[in-house]
Amino acid sequence: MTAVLVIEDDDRIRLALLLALEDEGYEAVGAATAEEGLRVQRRDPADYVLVDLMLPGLDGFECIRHLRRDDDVPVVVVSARDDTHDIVAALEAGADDYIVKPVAIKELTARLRALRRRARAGVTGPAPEPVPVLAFGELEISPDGGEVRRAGKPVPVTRTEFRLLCELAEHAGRVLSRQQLLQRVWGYDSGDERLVDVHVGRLRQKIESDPATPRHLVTLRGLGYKLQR
Amino acid sequence: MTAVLVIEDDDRIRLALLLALEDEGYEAVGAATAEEGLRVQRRDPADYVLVDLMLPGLDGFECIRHLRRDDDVPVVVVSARDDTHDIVAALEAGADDYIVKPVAIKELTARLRALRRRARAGVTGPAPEPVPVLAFGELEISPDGGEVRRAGKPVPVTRTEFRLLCELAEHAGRVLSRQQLLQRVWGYDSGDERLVDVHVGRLRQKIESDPATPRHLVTLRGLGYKLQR
DNA sequence: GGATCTATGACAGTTGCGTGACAAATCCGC
DNA sequence: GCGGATTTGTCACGCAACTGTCATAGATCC
Repeated sequence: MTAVLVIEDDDRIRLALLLALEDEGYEAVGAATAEEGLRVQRRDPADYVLVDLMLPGLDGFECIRHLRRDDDVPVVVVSARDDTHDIVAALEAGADDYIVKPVAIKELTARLRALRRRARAGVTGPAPEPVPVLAFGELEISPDGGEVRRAGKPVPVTRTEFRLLCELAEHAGRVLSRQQLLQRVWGYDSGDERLVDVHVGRLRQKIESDPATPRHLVTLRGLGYKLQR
Repeated sequence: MTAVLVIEDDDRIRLALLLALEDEGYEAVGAATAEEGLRVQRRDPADYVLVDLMLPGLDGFECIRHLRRDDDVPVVVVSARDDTHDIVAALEAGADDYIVKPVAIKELTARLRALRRRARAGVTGPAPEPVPVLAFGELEISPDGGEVRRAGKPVPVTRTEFRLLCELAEHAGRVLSRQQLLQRVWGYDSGDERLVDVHVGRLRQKIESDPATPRHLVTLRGLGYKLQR
């Protein structure tokens, strides 16, 4: 598994990044200060380091120089400051990329992948690209991998079921009306809403341990369906 | 001297970039279309390529794919569009970095330098390229060596089969649609998807111990194919 | 208890996929 | 060049799986 170290003092941002990265299939570790981050990286090196510029104590630039001194790990700066001077200074200090907050997680992972292609001929060879997984209790959905697992076991779902499930998973916790699902999964602007029922039913047979009393894929009478943890 | 090729259709912007790069000590060459840029790069390869996304004729994404196909030159996208989708698409197509216009020349050169640190052999001369071997159970694929082995024994695969297998291996665990495979293996933008089926079938005959129930090269009905461990 | 909404089983039409056959294109040793 | 072997792309067929519709039964609300 590909590991990412996130050095960021703002708890909320750090947590958000960690969760998002884990959803994308990375193993993510956090550190609130440069000192802590360097210690973590020395003890248990990650494959990538994300670092904020404004940190208490040792700042981001210094942190990058230290990382560079004893390691060749790719470093991406994640900063709120969109300023040429900072960008140039960070890159000169040894960073490989610079992203301005707020971060689009898709962009971040795309940049990590681009970096991986360019990563120096490592001793370990190229790490395989992680496959993002969305988890709902014992249920795992990997939109990119095209598969669904329950308690680790693959569940055979059809294409429509899969699309339906992904759509629900993408909006986890929110209700989606039958109309919305028809629109997004089938591309129908109008149509028989019973169609959705039927497919939801079939899906429940496969992913719920007791289809009669669904725990994840629940009905909101009069509103639609939602997927929850 | 370090040479940079700038592919940009807007004369003013291209000229400004060329002049600025020359001021910074680069040797800069311009091209107004993707086609011209590709021709120039083939005849007289630059060390870096800057490319705009919106180009007449062949667009930036296609241009990047072509560059990637026959070269390993670092590519930086310079675009007016600051949109996550574009950024992700460009990086996926093979770009190494993405800068939003208007460009600060200092940032651009800093990013080029950062890229040079990471650049593979080519700029600095031929480095001993490690031959990465991708393993899938008893299956071994060495993309550089052009070899496939099953349980240590070499398997004779044809060129197309090999490229297909590499493409799948590179995105191990992810579904690739027939369209994507046609695009990436054959370079077709459209075509008969059954072609993929046939080659997958032939490949299975060779690499699967029981081709009837594939364990690695699996079909995801309605989605495509994927290679797994 | 009636009205409304939802679940589910059955069924026929459709689609998707694997396969073998075949011709064109390409490779290769001579 | 040349002829045979290999590789490649196209096609048609048949099976298996999937999809959408409908009717009916059940659940929930008021």
